[in-house]
Amino acid sequence: MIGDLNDRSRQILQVIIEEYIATAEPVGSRTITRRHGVNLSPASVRNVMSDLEEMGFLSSPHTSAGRVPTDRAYRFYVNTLLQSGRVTGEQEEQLRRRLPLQGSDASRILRETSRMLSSLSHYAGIVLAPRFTENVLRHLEFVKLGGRRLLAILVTEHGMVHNKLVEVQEDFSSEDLVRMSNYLNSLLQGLPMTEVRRRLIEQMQSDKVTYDALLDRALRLSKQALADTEADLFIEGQATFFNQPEFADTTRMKEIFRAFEEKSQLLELLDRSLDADGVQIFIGSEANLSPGGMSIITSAYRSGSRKLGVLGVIGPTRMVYSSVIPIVDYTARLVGRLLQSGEQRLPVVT
Amino acid sequence: MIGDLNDRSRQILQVIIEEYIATAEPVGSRTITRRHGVNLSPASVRNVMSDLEEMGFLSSPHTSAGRVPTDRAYRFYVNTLLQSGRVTGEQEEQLRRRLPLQGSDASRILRETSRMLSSLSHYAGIVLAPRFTENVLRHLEFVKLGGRRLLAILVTEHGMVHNKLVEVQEDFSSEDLVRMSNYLNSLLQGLPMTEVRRRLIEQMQSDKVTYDALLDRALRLSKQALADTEADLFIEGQATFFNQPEFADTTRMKEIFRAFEEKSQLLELLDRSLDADGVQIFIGSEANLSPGGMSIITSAYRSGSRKLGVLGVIGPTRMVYSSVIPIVDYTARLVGRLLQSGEQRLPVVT
DNA sequence: CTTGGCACTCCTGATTCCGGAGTGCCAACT
DNA sequence: AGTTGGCACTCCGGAATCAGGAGTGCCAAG
Repeated sequence: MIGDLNDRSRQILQVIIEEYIATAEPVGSRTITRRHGVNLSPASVRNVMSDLEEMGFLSSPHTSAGRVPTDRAYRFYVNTLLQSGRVTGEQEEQLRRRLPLQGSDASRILRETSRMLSSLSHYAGIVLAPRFTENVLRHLEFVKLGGRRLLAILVTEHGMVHNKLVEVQEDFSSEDLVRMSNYLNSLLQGLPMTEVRRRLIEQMQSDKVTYDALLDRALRLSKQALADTEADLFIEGQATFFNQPEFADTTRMKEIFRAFEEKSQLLELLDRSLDADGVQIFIGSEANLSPGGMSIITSAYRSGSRKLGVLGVIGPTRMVYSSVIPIVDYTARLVGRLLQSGEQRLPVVT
Repeated sequence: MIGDLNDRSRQILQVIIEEYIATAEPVGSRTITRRHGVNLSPASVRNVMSDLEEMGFLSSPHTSAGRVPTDRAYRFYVNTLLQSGRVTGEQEEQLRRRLPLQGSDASRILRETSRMLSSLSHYAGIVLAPRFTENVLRHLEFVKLGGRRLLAILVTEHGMVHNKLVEVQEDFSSEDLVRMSNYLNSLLQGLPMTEVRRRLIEQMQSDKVTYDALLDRALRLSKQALADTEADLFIEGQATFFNQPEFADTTRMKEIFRAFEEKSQLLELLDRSLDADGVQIFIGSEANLSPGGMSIITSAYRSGSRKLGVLGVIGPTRMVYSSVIPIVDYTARLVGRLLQSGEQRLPVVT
């Protein structure tokens, strides 16, 4: 049913969508005929538009306004009308230049990625940090702070660092802590987090531990330190929404920013698209976000075959899909490569 | 010159300010007379208001509107009219309940603090994390990631964790890393960061190191890992600005959010107020922020006598100073105590 | 099937108008 | 001398009105 549009209808639909994307104003039959490549009279165009509206691709804000594409139209557009392009040389160059690894921590890279996504797309950039639980443990250590407080530090494969404060009753000596660290690392290093948890519990019931109070303590503390952490979500460039005329109205704006501060809906959506391959596109109502009228383009970034996290761009439904899609795609690949253990070659310091 | 207001003028000024804070609308002579405690005719009030305008405490948007307090009026208000109150029991209870230390990392506490400041004040909360360079080093360690990459982890006294990725050419064994860590920690532990840097350089020229390539390498890597980090600034509750009628206009809103994303001006201001004692109040133009019309109330939080960072609230000039000041004050003290090494007593885990 | 013509709709921006709130000033009052 | 009621005046803001423009739908002719 969707495929049964003849060439002319497709062409006109495409023109309407692109025109609306460019101007944010309902487009009328006259505007279309003025466009190079369409040699029809306004009246003919009107007939086609009427059909398109019938089919649910267009809607008119009111009787005597032009037509506006529906979510369905955008969907058709990205599915069949749009041939996906490549990032420009300039975009590529910017990304390569401004996503430095050397001397930064992982979360800074991700925040910078979010900024880049925003500045290249002119919408807001979002990056979901690698899921802690999906990662492989590289290092676990307890550091004594003042008083009776320990800081548990966990490092995952890709350089994400998590830490937790733990209050303890007994005093640990430095030697105790070293011994605990050695024990735990030999036990857990290289395991995925889910496995780590299993191993901990298993080990707590083993004989070895029942005879060594310190090791038992170590296991209990580790278990505590593993308690799940907030998912890190970086959103940058929210202010770009102020440039979109469809969000000029204050109350909508307010809703959007509330949603961004809330984050939960976004997290859910991103989580879902972590499982998918390639670039995911959620158009308008498909995204199912509270303020509506927004589209999200995401892609998981991965190290080898393991999916790490999700990044993307969020903007108005009336988004320049043709340029955003390649940006998201390329950035996801690049970030994946950057985080991938020991593949990239970066300038070495002396 | 400022003190020479008679009682009646003061009273009327106070009423105007509080009325304007409550309603965001220019207040006229009639409104004032209706207020309990003012037994004057509108005409008399008008005379006083005229004087106050003359003195620069009031201004009128246009001829036939009421009067609006100037920055100077707010300044007078907070300096002499306002007797600073206490936080309410409820506010206190919320803070104590929702600023948990157990099982969180330090930056999460700070983000939560920012949220609390916002939710209690109904404006935006800001928290500047402890300056890395002002802190005492507790622990320094290198963790091997995949490939030729090391992760340097620094822990400061108050549980702030910083990490840096370092690309290296040579392969370090686990033993190498342990040896490096031991050496560095024995050398640097407990020193303030500024001192750490000095000691590193000093040590690099000592004999001991010239005969041990590994230690030399350790020092060089540490120096790199110390390269300054972005200051962490948490801002929460930006959406509260949408509730302020004076920011209803989209372009102002846009400027504000740009400024928040930019952060640099804010950082500068907060940095300045790190050196001051007690609660600092920057009213309107005093804050010298780009969008103008905003006030900032800050207080440094400290552990013992050492200042750690700054926190506060940012909102419209027309802010409910009487409630925000105690909130900021109390929160700063509480956070200081929470971060202070080994003082607080928290529920202990098993 | 396409197209020009035409009547009709409806938004938008400009203009006008009016009521309300407030001021400033003055003269009268205490 | 300070206070107050009265009064003319200003100015904002919302409601109402109006005209123009852009667009549509439909029809009849090409």
